[in-house]
Amino acid sequence: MAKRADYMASSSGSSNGAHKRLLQDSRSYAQEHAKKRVHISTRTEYTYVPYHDGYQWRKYGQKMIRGNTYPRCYYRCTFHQDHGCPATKHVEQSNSQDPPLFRVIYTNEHTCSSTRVSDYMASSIHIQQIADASLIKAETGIPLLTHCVAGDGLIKEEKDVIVSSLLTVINGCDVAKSDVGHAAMQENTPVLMASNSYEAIPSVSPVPLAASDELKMDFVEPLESHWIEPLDLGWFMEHTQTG
DNA sequence: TAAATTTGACCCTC
DNA sequence: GAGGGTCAAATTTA
Repeated sequence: MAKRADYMASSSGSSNGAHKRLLQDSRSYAQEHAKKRVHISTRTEYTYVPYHDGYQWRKYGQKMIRGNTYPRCYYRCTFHQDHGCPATKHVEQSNSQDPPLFRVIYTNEHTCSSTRVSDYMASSIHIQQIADASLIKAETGIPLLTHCVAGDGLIKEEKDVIVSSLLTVINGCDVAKSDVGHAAMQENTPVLMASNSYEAIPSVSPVPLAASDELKMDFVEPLESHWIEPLDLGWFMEHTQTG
């Protein structure tokens, strides 16, 4: 990276020969760097609260992606410089509902310490699996109803809603038990929630959600409006305890 | 005044 | 050459 930075800094005032050498250096450095990229883990998540995952992020870029209505925002761990934490994430709004659903792509794991977030990530994967299983169960149980309404597209949207809802509620419960969440509730701090416009996307981590009845109701409505069979919570609880 | 965000430019890959 | 990802100077915010 230092070599690339040198190139960037000196390219404007260099002669043609020096410029070409620096360009070659820069490219060979990039190729060498690419060879060293052995294992990069990525994980995609759908959520209504893309900025609430327990980590501190710093925005380093935003770009309109071809074919997308909304821009993609690029975030890096705040401790990228201090501790060399390689974690990054990309956030993009995936629909225009209210509240909008966001797709979050996490790249690399955090090397800065935070146990609570590890639990959250584990929950995320677990919930994804549960939602998948739940949908298969619902689909085999009422295939005609599900397919007559909206086809396979609905299944995916349904899954997104279920995953996001469970994560939000569970994470809200988790945070509510923590000091931070408790303090936020005591202060009656408003929850930051992005509106339909991408311009409203906050670039800071929002106040943790408290698990309230009102919050849960927000996620019941879209399920009912699509004529989807209510989630089998008894089965969910059993699966969670035994799994 | 330091830290965070914005945004245009640049580099790399396909 | 197009498109995605990143950099870094300028600007904003706390």
